[in-house]
Amino acid sequence: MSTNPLLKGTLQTIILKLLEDNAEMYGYEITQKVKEVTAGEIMLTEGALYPALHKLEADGFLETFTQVVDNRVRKYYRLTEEGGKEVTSKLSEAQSFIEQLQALLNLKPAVK
Amino acid sequence: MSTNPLLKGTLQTIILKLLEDNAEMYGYEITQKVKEVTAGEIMLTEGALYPALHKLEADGFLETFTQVVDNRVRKYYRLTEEGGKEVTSKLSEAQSFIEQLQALLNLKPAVK
DNA sequence: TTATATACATAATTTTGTTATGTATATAAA
DNA sequence: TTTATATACATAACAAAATTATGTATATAA
Repeated sequence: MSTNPLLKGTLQTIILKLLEDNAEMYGYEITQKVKEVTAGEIMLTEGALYPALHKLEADGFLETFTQVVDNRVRKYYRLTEEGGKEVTSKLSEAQSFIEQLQALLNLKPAVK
Repeated sequence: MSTNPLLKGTLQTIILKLLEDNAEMYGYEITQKVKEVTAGEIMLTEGALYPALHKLEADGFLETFTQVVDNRVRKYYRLTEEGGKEVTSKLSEAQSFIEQLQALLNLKPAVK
């Protein structure tokens, strides 16, 4: 898997938002969902995803349970109550940042 | 100055775009312009800005000249020809990433 | 004389990725 | 049958790119 350097700082927000829309997801499922929704333009690396999930869990925003399917273990994540609040907060942060960024990148030449 | 973690990965693009719209800018001027355009929501730290400018120069995208105003040195930056191409490239990358990110963050619950 | 603004720079540290590696099972292809 | 690919997790080594802290220096307003 390869990634976009622009991803930095948005991975947690993406994970939290996916778990708001889908009550329970496991890691691999998240990579596939992101790949699907972005038509393959954003590909999560495992080296970024799993530590991010672990951190969100350690911070109390996610809780987990495991399930065995076809002899393979899946570790499911869901939002905690704290996590639910965090999504809202991170989302508004991200939306605001995107707006400011677009304002900057569409800048018209300044009038002297 | 304080910053947004979401800034990561977009600083070079912001700098290049500002220098496309304004032929010549110096570092401090860039911080003020970003602050102005984003109503204070994006504040560049010097520790991020100056190394980024130096790197863009080292990469051949920017060239510099200095000027003394009120006994203070200003180091002006302008795009090189290479830099001009880089803006276009970075901008389309950024716009595409923003679109994918919005697709992810506005996701409707998946139909099972 | 003190704080704030202007103007640059860099070192130490932290965050957050990439890349590489490892384990393990299921399944399709050669 | 062995090889490649997909599924599914994890972590270590490394790199990029920020933050935070510090330093130098001048101008100006309080």
